[in-house]
Amino acid sequence: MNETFVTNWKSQVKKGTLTFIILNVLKNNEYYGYELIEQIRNHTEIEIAEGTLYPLMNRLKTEDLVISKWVEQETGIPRKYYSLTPAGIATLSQMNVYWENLEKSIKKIIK
Amino acid sequence: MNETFVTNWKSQVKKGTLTFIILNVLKNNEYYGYELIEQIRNHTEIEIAEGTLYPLMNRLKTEDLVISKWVEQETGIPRKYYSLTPAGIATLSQMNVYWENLEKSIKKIIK
DNA sequence: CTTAGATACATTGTTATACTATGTATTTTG
DNA sequence: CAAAATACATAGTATAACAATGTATCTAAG
Repeated sequence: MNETFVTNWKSQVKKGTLTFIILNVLKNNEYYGYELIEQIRNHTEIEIAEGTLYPLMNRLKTEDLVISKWVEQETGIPRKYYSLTPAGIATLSQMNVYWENLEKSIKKIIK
Repeated sequence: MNETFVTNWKSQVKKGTLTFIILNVLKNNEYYGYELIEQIRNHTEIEIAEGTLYPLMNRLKTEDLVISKWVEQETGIPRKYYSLTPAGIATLSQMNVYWENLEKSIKKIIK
């Protein structure tokens, strides 16, 4: 069948939802990049490529929605921890409203 | 605040969801392009630009997910009606599975 | 009766973003 | 000791929404 179409579609759905998911995950806790990928992989079946995450986090920093800090480890590579800024929290709440609306709309259409 | 960021994000969320919405709407009925835009605007608060819809419908035709037929009107401009092909129906059901999963995952993360 | 707005199709160019591929460096495990 | 996992990062490509623009018909307001 049209395998590529569905694969491609999934990738397109991620555009936008990823940002939303990341911000929501950071709402409750600080995480470092690699950990975010793992968290989301384990909790949601969504696989994020590293080449997707790091540029995304940099965009969010440029937009002042998140800040990052380096944390040295006793052993291993230092980790860059991300957390939401007040602007990030405000933006997220706007996104939540839109998402809830969208989700309801789609639910209506699907049945 | 960061007005553009949220606006931009909404546009990105549409990538993928739009295709999904259109196919779902066509599941039950035939519609012509302009009518699709109206239907979705009225039922969902999602605004689709014409410059978005017509190329999208052509993509779906190229992928053999929908077919179209011209219908002459007694008065006014002829309308191009779209309907799902068997491949379209099959693809849609795959998409529905993914969406349900995604929606559940996001719901889990949001709370 | 003329003009603005709605209806109905379509294309071109721009922009944003996920992904592949690739690279560096460290630590753990078989 | 080598391979896999951990942890960061960037360059280039492909895709799709949108703005702008264009054509043509019909309706309603002034």
